[in-house]
Amino acid sequence: MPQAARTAFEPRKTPVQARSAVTVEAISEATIQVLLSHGTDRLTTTRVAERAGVSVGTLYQYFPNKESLLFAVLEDHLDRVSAAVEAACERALGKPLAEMVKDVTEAFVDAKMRRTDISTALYRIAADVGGPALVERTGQRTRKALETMLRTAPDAAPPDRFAIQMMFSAMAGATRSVLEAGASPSMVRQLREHLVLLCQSYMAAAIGQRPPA
Amino acid sequence: MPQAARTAFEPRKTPVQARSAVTVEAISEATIQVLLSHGTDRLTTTRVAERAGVSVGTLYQYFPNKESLLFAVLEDHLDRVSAAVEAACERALGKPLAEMVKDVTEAFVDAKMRRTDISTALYRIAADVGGPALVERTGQRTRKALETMLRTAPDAAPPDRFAIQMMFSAMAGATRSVLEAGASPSMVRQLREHLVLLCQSYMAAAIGQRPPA
Amino acid sequence: MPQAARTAFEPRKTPVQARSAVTVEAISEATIQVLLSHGTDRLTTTRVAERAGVSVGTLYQYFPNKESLLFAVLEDHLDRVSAAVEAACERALGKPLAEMVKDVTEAFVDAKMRRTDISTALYRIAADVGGPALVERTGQRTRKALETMLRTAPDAAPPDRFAIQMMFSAMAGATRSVLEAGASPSMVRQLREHLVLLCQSYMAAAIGQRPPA
Amino acid sequence: MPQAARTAFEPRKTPVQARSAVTVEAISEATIQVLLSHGTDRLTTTRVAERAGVSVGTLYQYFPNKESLLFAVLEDHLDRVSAAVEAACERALGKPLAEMVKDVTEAFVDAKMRRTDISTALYRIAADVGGPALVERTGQRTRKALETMLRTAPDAAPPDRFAIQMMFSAMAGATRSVLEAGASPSMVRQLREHLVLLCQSYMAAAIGQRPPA
DNA sequence: CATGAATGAGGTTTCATTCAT
DNA sequence: TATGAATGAAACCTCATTCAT
Repeated sequence: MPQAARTAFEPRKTPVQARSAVTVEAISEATIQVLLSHGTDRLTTTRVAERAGVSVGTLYQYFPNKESLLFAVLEDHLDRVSAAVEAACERALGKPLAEMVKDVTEAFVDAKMRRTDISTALYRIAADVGGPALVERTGQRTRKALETMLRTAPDAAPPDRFAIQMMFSAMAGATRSVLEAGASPSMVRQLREHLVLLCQSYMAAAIGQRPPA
Repeated sequence: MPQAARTAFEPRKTPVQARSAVTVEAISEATIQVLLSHGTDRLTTTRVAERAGVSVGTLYQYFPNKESLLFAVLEDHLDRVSAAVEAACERALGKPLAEMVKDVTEAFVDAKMRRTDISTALYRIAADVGGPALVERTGQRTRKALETMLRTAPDAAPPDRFAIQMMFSAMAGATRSVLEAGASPSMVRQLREHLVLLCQSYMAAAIGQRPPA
Repeated sequence: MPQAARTAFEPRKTPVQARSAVTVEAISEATIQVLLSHGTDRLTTTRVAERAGVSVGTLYQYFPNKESLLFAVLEDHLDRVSAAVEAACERALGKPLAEMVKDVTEAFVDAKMRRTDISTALYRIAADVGGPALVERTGQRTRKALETMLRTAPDAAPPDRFAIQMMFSAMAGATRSVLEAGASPSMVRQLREHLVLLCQSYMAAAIGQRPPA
Repeated sequence: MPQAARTAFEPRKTPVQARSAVTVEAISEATIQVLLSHGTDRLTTTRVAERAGVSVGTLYQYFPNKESLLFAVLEDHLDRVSAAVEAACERALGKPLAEMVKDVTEAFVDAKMRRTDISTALYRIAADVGGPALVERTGQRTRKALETMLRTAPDAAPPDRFAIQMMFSAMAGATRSVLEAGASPSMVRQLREHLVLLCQSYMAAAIGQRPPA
């Protein structure tokens, strides 16, 4: 999104009718599939529509343009992951630091790994079409939830923002690495464990010492 | 790059002559600039050539197709970063674990930040055109160097591969996050410090206890 | 309309019922509005229906296709103007030449200016969709009325057809010029006066001398 | 041109090379032909290119979009006609009013009739794509030339602007009428004569009486 | 009768790549 | 070797029209 003002990324019509909802879902799913099987620049609206079993015209009735389609799919995914982490944050309020970090980290990994195909596919578009902005926006929400949670840790100093950004981006980076390497079950298992360790030890070092009152 | 056989990504001719080298360099630089100012899908060979001050025809004499151009630029960057880290590894052989990690982490950050524009621009293409494969290939080289180095740490157990992957991908993720947030000098400074802390604490936790001989 | 056989330009059903008439009227009016606000090639059947407050389906129940819609609107307008001029002709039978011309010219200008928006909008489609043919057909009717009238002028020779065509097309041209320039009230006033003068002097010169009996 | 700001109507590159000039000319000519044989909305850029014997890509190298193509063709025609009238104006400086009007009127008719196909074809697009604005702009130029000329008539009062607009638009209307009726040689002959008469008698009536000094 | 979702042919435009100069 | 005009496949997107509800 370098120069042009991005507008009209929103879906064109809210799918109120049942059939519409199905159609929109099919299109989103088809987008993932085409992304994975054809790559970013072989992703054409025609191909997506074809794969979704609808006509191009129908696709354009729900998404004003190609970008909005990719944007919507990306947003959906990020929202889902973000929601999972936020929910974990809420549940972990007041727990000891190490436990908090464990819960949240595992929630993140699990959310990302629920549909490895989607997660992998979306890396291909996250760098375009306002992706970075969207990632940043969602990330901010998540980091805010993390901060709120961490403030309630009985055994930790109030966290500074940068530490949280570090932890979260490290989580994202490590997870991405595993996903792009194929995300075999055994790797995912190792990721879960090591990532918890990584975050715990970093957090302990960064904010673990509650200053004497 | 799932389906298509990747061939002929190599530059067409090795720039033995001085003028050629200058031209290739100009084209590479122009690619970065266009990437930043126009975005991925506004990057056209004509525009790159124009910006580089040469004709399209000339561009095609050094790069067989558009993909090879992007690939070359990405490869160049990754090689440079990898070389910097490998050099740091070599220099840190035999040092204590914490020192090793510090040197290497800082070398990585510094290499990435030497040209923030390039680093940022390349995220846009790293997900396409065989990017992940290239990233993986280069990453492997770097991890091998890290492993070799870590084996010589007097105060650490032999590292397992996964821990190294974790550390390296966390470094990459955190750095990316800062770059995409604008990479202001103060953020970069914080990144350097926190990333050292993050890697040190993780490594200490993961392999820091040298087992009694 | 050179090559395609024009068929089915007529409205699909005669609006016998009151509701139908209202609907048809709304659609016609909407067509004008869309024509003015969006231009010829942004005029879509959907947009017209939307503006008329009906669904596309309904539109297609009264007009078999887009062309017939434009055609009907144009025909309606031309008929109205033609009827006004013909009425003036009838009222002027037997009057002196100058008076005849005055009455008729003013009737024409007034008819055209009653809805400047419509008159202006229709210039945009009059050149397409069988427009010229329709204009010619209606013009013929008007010219016949003019001829019949002029034959009853006590102070003029029998008019030749070409002179009548000249006068009428000059009237049309001058009026169009004013309409496309915005048709401000003061311009319209001037147009009325000058056009009378123009037609009177031309007619006097062309057929004003009644040959000695 | 209702709502959008019209920019970039200018041809994309000035045809400096000989071959380019030929290509541009071929495209313009093809536009006319397609306009006549297929009508306004069957005029597609592909068809024009095909008819011109070039590829679409080539067309788009000289015209940034379809509108600019139509605009250029229209402008070219209007400029040609305007130039002819202006030249006649210059030659008629200082002559008596009737002679002036005769010369100018005939120059206009002749210019319009030199290529009846072009004149006819262009009526189809003159109402779109900024046509009215262009017509107005060119008309203004012509009217200025007429005014300058008329001021030098020894036997006429200084003309008022509106009278000139009337005369010019009447000329245009009458000529259009003949062109759209087929413009047979005999009709054209009659047009020349009658139009001279019409303009002369109107002008004599409107400004013919030089006020006593 | 009215609705408006679905269709898909077809239009405009771009851009990677070639090749004659 | 360098150039850049020409190519044309293919992408995005619109919109007239139909028909199941």
